[in-house]
Amino acid sequence: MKKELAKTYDPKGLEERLYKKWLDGGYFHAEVNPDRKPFTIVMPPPNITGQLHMGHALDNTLQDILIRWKRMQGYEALWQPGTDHAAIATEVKVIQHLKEQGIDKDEIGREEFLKHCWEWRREYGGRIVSQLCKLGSSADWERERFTMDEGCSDAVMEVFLKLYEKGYIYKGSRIVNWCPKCQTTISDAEVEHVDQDGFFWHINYPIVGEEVRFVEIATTRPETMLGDTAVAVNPDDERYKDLVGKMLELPLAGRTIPVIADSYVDKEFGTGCVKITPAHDPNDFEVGRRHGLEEICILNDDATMNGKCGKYTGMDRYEARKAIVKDLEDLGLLVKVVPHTHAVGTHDRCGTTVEPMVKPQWFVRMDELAKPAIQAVKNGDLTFVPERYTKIYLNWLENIHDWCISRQLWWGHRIPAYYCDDCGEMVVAKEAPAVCPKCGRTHMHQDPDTLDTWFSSALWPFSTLGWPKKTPELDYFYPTDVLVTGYDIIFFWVIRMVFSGYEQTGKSPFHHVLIHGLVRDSLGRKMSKSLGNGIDPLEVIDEYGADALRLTLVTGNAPGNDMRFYFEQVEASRNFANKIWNASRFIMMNLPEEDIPEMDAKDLFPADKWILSRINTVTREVTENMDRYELGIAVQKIHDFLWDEFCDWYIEIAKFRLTSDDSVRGNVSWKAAALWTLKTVLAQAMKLLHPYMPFVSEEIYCTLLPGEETIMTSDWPVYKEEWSFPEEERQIAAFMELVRGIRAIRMEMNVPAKTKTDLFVVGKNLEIVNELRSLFDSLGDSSRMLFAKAIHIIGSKDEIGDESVSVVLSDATAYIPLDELVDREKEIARLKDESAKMDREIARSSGMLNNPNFTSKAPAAKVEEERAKLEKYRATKHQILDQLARYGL
RNA sequence: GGACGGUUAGCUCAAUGGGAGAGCACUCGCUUCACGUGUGAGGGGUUGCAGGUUCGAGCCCUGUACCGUCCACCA
Repeated sequence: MKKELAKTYDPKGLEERLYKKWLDGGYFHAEVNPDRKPFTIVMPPPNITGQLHMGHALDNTLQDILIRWKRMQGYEALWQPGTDHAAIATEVKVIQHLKEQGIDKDEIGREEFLKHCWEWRREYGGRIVSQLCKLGSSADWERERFTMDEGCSDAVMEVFLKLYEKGYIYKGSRIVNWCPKCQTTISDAEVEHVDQDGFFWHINYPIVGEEVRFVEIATTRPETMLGDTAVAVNPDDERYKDLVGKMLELPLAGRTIPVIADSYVDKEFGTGCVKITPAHDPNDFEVGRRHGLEEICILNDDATMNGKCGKYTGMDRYEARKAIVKDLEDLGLLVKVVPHTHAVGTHDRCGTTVEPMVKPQWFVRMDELAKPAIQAVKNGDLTFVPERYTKIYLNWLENIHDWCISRQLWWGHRIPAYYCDDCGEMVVAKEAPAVCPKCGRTHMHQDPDTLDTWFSSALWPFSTLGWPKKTPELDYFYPTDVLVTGYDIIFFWVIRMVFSGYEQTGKSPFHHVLIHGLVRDSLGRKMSKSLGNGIDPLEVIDEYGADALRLTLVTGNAPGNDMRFYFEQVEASRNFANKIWNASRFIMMNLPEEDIPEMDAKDLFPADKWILSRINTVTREVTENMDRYELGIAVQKIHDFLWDEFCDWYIEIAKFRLTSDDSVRGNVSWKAAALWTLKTVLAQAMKLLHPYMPFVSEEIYCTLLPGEETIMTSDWPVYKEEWSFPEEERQIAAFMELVRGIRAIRMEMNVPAKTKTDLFVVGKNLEIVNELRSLFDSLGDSSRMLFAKAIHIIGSKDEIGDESVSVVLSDATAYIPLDELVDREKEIARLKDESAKMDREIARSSGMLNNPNFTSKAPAAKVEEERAKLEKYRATKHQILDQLARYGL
């Protein structure tokens, strides 16, 4: 039974209905299936605090395109979804939430707080998932996971214990990045260096036992001097050689500190003397450890000065800075203050200036783990698209520091370390030990810290598939194929997944990493909450449809590049959906109730063969582009084919036959051939379009082919040799050239559309005349497109009156009697213009061909091509002159 | 201080070394029976600058300017 599309394209109702149909049909679900090859993508798990933003929309659109495409290609395509507990992000949100109800985190305690977190997750954790559905994401929701569900938590424990036993995880007092606002450590990846205007304070430290000599140091952080335990100079610095080993008076602190020599000091920078504060500067920390210096912590966790700071105790670090500078000035020890811009580490979440502190924390030793991850890209097991991101990946890995994984948060995976209250013994184990293995007493308590949220995400590609259990899924779907993510989280996530994958499974967790850029606003600014320039994808979907949004996000941008978001672009995308909607509706209106018989391509008429040949080529090219992840180029080709070739030309040409009486050539019906071609090409084009615009393509496809359940499981088209018709492509190209030529002339002459003329087409020779006659014959009544009263295909221009307008084609010239077109002078001017243009072309072309270097060195085909062009120019020129002669010129 | 990306039409961006393109915007037409969310015809560019390689350069090489991004322990 023939079906019809709704009169108007309404994405809203359509998309909701189709998504439900897909879910009900179970098309998103993948199973272990030995008969097919697997194709796997793990979805970067969005935070449970998340609201869908343009970054998610882009990221998930790209993944959905790939997964839908591979599914159609016959792979068992698994898109593994899930959400991330997002330790700090969620904890902050829940604290805020509780605060609004007058509840304080610390008052209710850990257990109670975690209950609220889980409650919060139940309440809001699914929100982003439902938003991803609106986008059309065909993820296997039956397999949805959560980083803190039982399986993922088991994986975390397993990895922690394994790495601990191997000595790769250790607890130690090291310098860490401390966020005084969030009250937790953060990893290097979470520190953002921001240039800030500050000062260089030059301070004199008196030398013990010398009245007049000082050591002048320069610092950007004078308040940390209370924690100084040395001053360092470069061992090769002649200026200070005699100072090494001397003691200095540390002003305001009432202590003395030594001068030491360390090559870390740059002779050229500042004064060449550096105050060393091991407890509050990463470099100083290293220097301090090398020289066995004391680490004096002078700050509380909230960045106020602690009890070791005398009169400054209790002051905020910046308050103390002012006070100390003032006091130094009063003592006459402040030499000068020089403005200085420097990069300050800030917490990427809250923007607070990070305080380096020495704290006992848990770390992952990176040196050994990094090795296979580095090797992976060097031997090609792992590739980045675009390739340039390999360098960024490598650069980070080659300079990696140990990863601080403990966080002073409650929401997350708690570190499985237990301490004996009585003897201090530490036990790392899956379960809490009942008794202390050392002293035998029973007062054990668990480490209060939790793990960095990225510790669990690092395991995502295999933990979601069942690891550490040996599941059939893990065996079949792992390693995954492509990871799609933004360049901004290569450090946080991609790297950690890779080294974790190698360490735990011996394999790279994925073969390719497809990197995309940021979606910016129309002014090129990052979308951000504070700027208020964010565009809500859901609102865009609501107004224009998910298909339009998706098309917008992949059109016209290359992998890895940022893009700007324009509503004009969304509108254009929506218009495209509307265009194909109406074209399809037109085709379906013309289809008969009964089925059209299958046809053999070789029995078709030239125009049919042409469009078949074109979609055949487009199919091949699109597939090649997609193989190279050039999704923007691929969709551009589909778009152009559908709009410019199929709608603007083929449908228009096919109309000649649809609207006239049927006729049979050989054993093929005119109309049936057109209808079969329309239907076949449209169906195939919808398949190509489906990964990009799943909803509209599904609706059209299933309406066009009422027997088909869904386009989702249809076969991805492949190139067919028997659909290649170069000869017909050439013929239709000539026809199009003729139509365009006539339109242009009529426009130039201001001929009203109503005015029809005679049209004479003169072939160069008999063979061409016959070919043209047969072509025009096969097209049906093409006079409408040519604005013709009658079309005469003839062998000689003698039959035409002298005064006429011509359109010159490769093998023929078309003439329109001038008297029907009004303006003689205008036509002469036009011919002269054309003639001059030909002269230029002939000069250019013959210039090239007269260059012996060109003819001898350029490829033969190129030279031949140029010769053919020149020949055509000359013929055209000749005909123009001929025409001018008819006007007596 | 390193590394990377960009510089092409008014705007946003494309273009395996072989006559510079698209979308939007602009100009001038069209109530053509699928679509005005449409359709036809146009205008508009010394491809940042300077060299080089090549028969031939937007594309390759060198240098340079500007914009942007990432990394980095010059206190």
